[in-house]
Amino acid sequence: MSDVSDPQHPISLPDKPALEGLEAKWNARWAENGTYRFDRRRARPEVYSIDTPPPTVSGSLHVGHVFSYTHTDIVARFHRMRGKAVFYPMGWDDNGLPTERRVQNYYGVKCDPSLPYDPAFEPPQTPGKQPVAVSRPNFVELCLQLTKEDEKAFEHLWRYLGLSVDWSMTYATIDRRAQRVSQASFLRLLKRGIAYQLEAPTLWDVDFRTAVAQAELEDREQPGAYHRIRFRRQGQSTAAGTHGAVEIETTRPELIPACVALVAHPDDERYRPLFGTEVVTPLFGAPVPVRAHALADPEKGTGIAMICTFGDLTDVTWWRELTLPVRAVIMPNGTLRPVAWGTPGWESGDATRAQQAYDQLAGLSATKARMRIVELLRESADLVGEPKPITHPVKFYEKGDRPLEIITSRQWFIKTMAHREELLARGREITWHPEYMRHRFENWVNGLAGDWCISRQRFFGVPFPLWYPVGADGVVDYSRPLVPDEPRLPIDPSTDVPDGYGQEQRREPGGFVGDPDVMDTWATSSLTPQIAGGWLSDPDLWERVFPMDLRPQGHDIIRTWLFTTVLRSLLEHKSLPWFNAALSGFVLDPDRKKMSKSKGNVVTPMALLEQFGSDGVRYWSASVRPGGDPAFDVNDPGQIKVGRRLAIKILNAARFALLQAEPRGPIIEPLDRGMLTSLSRLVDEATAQLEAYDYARVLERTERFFWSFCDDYLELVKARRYGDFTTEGAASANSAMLVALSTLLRLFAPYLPFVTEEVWSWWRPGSVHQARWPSSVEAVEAIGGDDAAALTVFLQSQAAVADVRRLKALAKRPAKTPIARAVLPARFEPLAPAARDFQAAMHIRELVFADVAESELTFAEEPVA
RNA sequence: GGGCGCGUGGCUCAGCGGUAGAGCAUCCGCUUCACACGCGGGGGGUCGAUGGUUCGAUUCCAUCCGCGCCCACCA
Repeated sequence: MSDVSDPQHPISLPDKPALEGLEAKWNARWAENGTYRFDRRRARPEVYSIDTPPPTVSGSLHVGHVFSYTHTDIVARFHRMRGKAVFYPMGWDDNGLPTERRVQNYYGVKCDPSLPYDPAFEPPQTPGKQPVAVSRPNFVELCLQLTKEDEKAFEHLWRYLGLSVDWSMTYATIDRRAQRVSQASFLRLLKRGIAYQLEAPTLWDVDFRTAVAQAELEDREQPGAYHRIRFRRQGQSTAAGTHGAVEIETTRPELIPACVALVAHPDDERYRPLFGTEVVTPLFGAPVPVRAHALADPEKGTGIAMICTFGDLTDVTWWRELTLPVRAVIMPNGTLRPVAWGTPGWESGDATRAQQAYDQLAGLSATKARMRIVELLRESADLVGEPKPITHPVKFYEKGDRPLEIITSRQWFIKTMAHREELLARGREITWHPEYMRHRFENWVNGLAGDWCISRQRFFGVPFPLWYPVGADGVVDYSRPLVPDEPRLPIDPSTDVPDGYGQEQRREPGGFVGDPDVMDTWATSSLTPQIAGGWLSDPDLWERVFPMDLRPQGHDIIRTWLFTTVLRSLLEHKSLPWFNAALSGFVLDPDRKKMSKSKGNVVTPMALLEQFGSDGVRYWSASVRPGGDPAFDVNDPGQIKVGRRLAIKILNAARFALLQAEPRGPIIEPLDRGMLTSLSRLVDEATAQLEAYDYARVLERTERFFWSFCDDYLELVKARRYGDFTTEGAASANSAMLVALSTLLRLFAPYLPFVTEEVWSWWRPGSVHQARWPSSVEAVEAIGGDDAAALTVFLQSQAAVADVRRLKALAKRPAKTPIARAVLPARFEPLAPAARDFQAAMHIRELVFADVAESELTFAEEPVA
């Protein structure tokens, strides 16, 4: 084994090995030596490529990051040791709303896109109460400035944790490369008619004043109330009493002015006579038809609902399928817009009264308008009974604070509905880890309600690379966008000028305007394989890494990141983006609640790493099975401490093995051969399981072997290796120990990169992380074949050791108490070839196997000779 | 309402057809020449409930209960 006896590399051991300082020491060395550099000369079959999740840099770091990124790193390190060139870049997700919000608070500014760029702008020293308005380019500069700082902190953490990333390949979702990819892909989709714009009702956040996508919704339980409202039949006056009136129930009475119809189920006998007739809205006297639609649920409320433009997504469906008019009242900022009743579209039987009522609502937020209109309805006796308080789920933008509204606006979409079947088929081609996560993906695809809205009315994002011509009449013609040539990308239409125009023609009749919007952050993040892999910019690299091998990510973003990446790759390349998707869970607090800043239960990882060592923290991460959601208690970081102890044990066991590593020679002793046979079987198992991404099991098995290696095997061979018997026996023990140590270090290397590298450096050249992954062939070579007989010797020795220790402890004898005579049951007899080691380790003078049920020990009173 | 996962000793979890496992915690013992950041040992579980398949079930199937997550056109 040239592997374990390299005369060129002398053993050098520290007197008192310790974990402290290993992170700094080895990170510096790895950076210097380019240990994790991607070898881009290797062809695709020899490459293992990873589509790293770019963390949101404006968010705070917590143990969940450390947890899931460790899993990916273990896989990366395994494949690197298997001989692959590992493509493992890091990305930063810095565009988007979270960064905008952080910049606003950090610098005390707000973006006003109407302002011109001020090259001399400096943010206030300390943020004032009133935010300073800045131009969009200035705002973007501040975003870039702050994310640079955040990215430094992230990189420091990742390095400290020991991620084997090639830092020369880092990208950011706002950098030029990402913008170019994102814009080019969009333009190609536009050309093919897959990206399109539409004036349509869209989910809208009134605080951020932007459209949001279905994937960004979440339901939150909110207090509300059912209001029973009376609609009179057409032709009846207010004074005509209640006969023939229709009662509906609504949680949003403030939308009565936006009501365009009532709807009931076609088979509902109660309302059947009304279909085709008209009723009038209370307060506003607007005539609205009563219609039939299968979505109306006779069980809900009174069985008949009012359709408003727009109260919820069902309204949109009804509005579209029943071809109803629009009567929108909610403005982008969430308040009710001014309306002139009696004008076209706002017909009323009593325009004066309608105006009087409406004027009390105009300008109010939806919530305030609701309170006011309830009073008005009560006064006009159109409210039946009192509102009944309820709690019901309301749709929110996941980052928003107020319920979403639905607002009609011009937005860009990417077609998804047309590709549902193919997406499902592609999803089945991906290997999911764990397998059951595929259901989440299919669930989502099956539940898609509409095409993907990708435009956002925000500032820090990738702009749409489009301008629109302005007609001689000053009207913008959105139907004929001006498109830049691909080589010009990336462009910012707010500063760049379309070909054939001059800057002075901006916003002028006969000139142009830039598209003011930016793309949804997922519209760029869905292209991370293309961005990282050099699509468009580095075809040579692209050939070597795409489709990628692995997408690791959290299961909470299957519907966003995973789904959109599959979609974009399908649309762009008719290909899967990667072959494997590994979904890691997230860390829960001790009460099994998801960690989040708002709950205040976030644990920051740096202190943990410093206190217990990166290897200890990585051990905890790796011990959770794929997809699992571990609970973590900072006050009782059990598994981290266990990991730290394991790392320390590795230091000490290695020191023991190397302390007196001579003489060396053929591995002839059955005990040694049995131990190595056992180890070689572990290696086969570990390799297969890591190929299947089952890192947790491999760690558990390796660790179990290692502890018994230390506690049983090393104890058993101690006397022999110190030369108490023959030179050949000592040589056999030493050589076996070194083979085992070399193998174990490499098995542990993906999990505990620092301690294994440290120990490797005591006696082996190069980095353990570039060493080849152990194979059973190695161990088998060292002993000339799988030795099943020796394995039995080894296993029976271990069992007998446990038995004798138990009896000695029960007899309350100190461990060193000699045993004059030990009678062991015959089942232990197979250990006989190792009897000398066994007797020495257990201090047994006379060993007998007999037909007894239990071992019998006779203790000697005098100490061992 | 649909889907998925999980329910194993005080805690965190592994096992998944053949007499219950680990670590932590707890208790007892040991200054054993690699390690007291250590070593050895003990106690502690009718494996959520009920049926079924089987010679045999914690392990397979069905139903139910509890917890969690994802999804859904909840007026």
